[in-house]
Amino acid sequence: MKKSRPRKENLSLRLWLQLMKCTKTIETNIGGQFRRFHGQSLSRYDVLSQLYRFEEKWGSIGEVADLLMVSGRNITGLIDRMVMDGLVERRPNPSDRRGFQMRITGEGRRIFLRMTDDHENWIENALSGIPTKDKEELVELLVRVRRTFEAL
Amino acid sequence: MKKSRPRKENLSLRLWLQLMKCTKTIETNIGGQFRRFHGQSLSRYDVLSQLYRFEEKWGSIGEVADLLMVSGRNITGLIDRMVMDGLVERRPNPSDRRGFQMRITGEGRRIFLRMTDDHENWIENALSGIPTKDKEELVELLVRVRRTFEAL
DNA sequence: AATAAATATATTATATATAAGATATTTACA
DNA sequence: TGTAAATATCTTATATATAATATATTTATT
Repeated sequence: MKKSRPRKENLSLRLWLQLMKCTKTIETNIGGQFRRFHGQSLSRYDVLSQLYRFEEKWGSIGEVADLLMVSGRNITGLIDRMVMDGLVERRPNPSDRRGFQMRITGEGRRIFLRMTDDHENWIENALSGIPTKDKEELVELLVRVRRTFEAL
Repeated sequence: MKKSRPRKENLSLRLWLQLMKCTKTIETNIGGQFRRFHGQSLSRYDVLSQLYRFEEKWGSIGEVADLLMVSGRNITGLIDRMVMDGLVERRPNPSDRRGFQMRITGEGRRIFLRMTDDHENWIENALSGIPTKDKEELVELLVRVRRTFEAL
């Protein structure tokens, strides 16, 4: 005796599995292109994105980590390597001797902008076949689902 | 001068970022619960899911890897550890001396079923506030987006 | 002020993901 | 049949994610 087709009761589960499948597919694609064409990972791009928005300001590790979506909070090693590669600079926090601060370097900024340019084009091209209305609807539903989960 | 709100041109990008954000949120939640309550990772659950569907049949590494959504194709180490933990058994492929085959053990099956039970409940509860119609719509849109990407 | 609690980060250990390269074996083809 | 190409997997190296623990420092409390 076997199930022929996903049942209605499993709709939530199906939603979650499709969500994951969809994200992984795009993530593999975009992550791969970032690596091939820019030698950077999606996680690094995520860090650069947030630091870019800080402009000249220095941000604490925790402050920046809180904004990331790809990497978790424990980003010491990630930042270490990005500092070694000259994408990020780091200094002791002058007002709190427990912590550090970091900001994007000129080189990091240049790389980020190049990556962003490609990123936007890749996504725009890939999704050009989906009607605007559907995209808007999708965005709205996704935000709603996420908020529901965050509210737990 | 600052942007007040994401512009229309970036809708595809916004969609992709929201998709990732949403998935990461749920993934962190579910992955954390799997670790806390079952001592297993989401990747392992993914492997168990596929092997469970093979029932008694032995599947080659590649065959199974192709079905996974979380882990990539290179799962030697993951399987090694799962074998050591008694969740999976492995043997040389009798008809192709290059390869190996694996299948889920009774213990793996038991753990998988317990994890699945929790998994379904967690997701069902978390998403109980989203109307069925919206979920169905979301699933359909996600599948469409993924197919678009896979067609590249 | 002295001390307890909270905080920021680093450190360590382990698990996993990705790519490149090595190896054994099978398959396809001249 | 002999050999080149393809295949399945493993190995190695590196990057990253998660959790647990440690350390220094700050903040709050008495």
